Amino acid sequence: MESLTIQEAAETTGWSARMLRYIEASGLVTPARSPAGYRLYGPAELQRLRTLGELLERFDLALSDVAFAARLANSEELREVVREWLSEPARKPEHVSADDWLQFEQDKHERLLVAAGRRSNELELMERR
Amino acid sequence: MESLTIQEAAETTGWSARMLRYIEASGLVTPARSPAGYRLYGPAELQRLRTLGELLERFDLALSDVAFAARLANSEELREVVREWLSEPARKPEHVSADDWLQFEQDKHERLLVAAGRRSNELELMERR
DNA sequence: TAAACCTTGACACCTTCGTGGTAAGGTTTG
DNA sequence: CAAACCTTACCACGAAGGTGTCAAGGTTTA
Repeated sequence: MESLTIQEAAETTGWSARMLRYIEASGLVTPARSPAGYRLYGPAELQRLRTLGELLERFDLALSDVAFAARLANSEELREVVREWLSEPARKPEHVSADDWLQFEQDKHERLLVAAGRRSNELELMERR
Repeated sequence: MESLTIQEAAETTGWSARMLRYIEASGLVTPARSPAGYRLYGPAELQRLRTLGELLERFDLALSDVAFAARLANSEELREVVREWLSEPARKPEHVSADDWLQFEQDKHERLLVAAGRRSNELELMERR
């Protein structure tokens, strides 16, 4: 009784077995496997599955949103580039011309993006944990 | 020449005018408006539009991903709940039983979600700055 | 060994995202 | 005033996300 099979997990979490496989494919909840390859859902996975549903409903999120959040959490680089993009264009400092400032902002973005590109193939499917 | 009209902005950023409206509807780049309601793209908006394309391509992101990131950035509450969900189930402390610990974890999640629910209608469309 | 599970893979379907187009009408400008 | 913009509001359509179901085959258990 340490861990549940996929059908049992489906019953106690409210997700369908199909969706449990889909959620796993999305990288959000990855159960252990028995020697024969059967999925084994432990208390931690069951807990995450239950709260996942509430999370999506309360905030009207998609699974892909949470998957993206996981990607953000796992990649300092992605986090940094996105944060950089989101930051409102900094107020133009007084001592530089508008053109220089714009050029600076552009360079800053490009440095980040270029650095990101060099490593982007390493991203791949993130392994949870 | 302080700001560009939508068509001019489209030409210099590579996005179509249609997409500029879509991006605005997504809450990602919101240009100012002329008295008659015409969109006016300034240097800051143009810059964001240009780098947005690179960001999406380099990291294979969707616009909805960035929109979600903006939501995260604007809501301490959402950020906290998602972070909480993503955190691997904390190691069970030695001095409590497994059942108690599980109950604690569950309560913790539910407190956050309930608190979130009470305020979820205020979220609405976020206004960028 | 037969029932009742499990696995992966594929087909099907609906919804949402992303994108273009077009229509009806207001604004700017030569 | 007419050309060339702009606005919002639609219709359309392919791609991707989300979900059910079924098939072919392996595992567990009574």
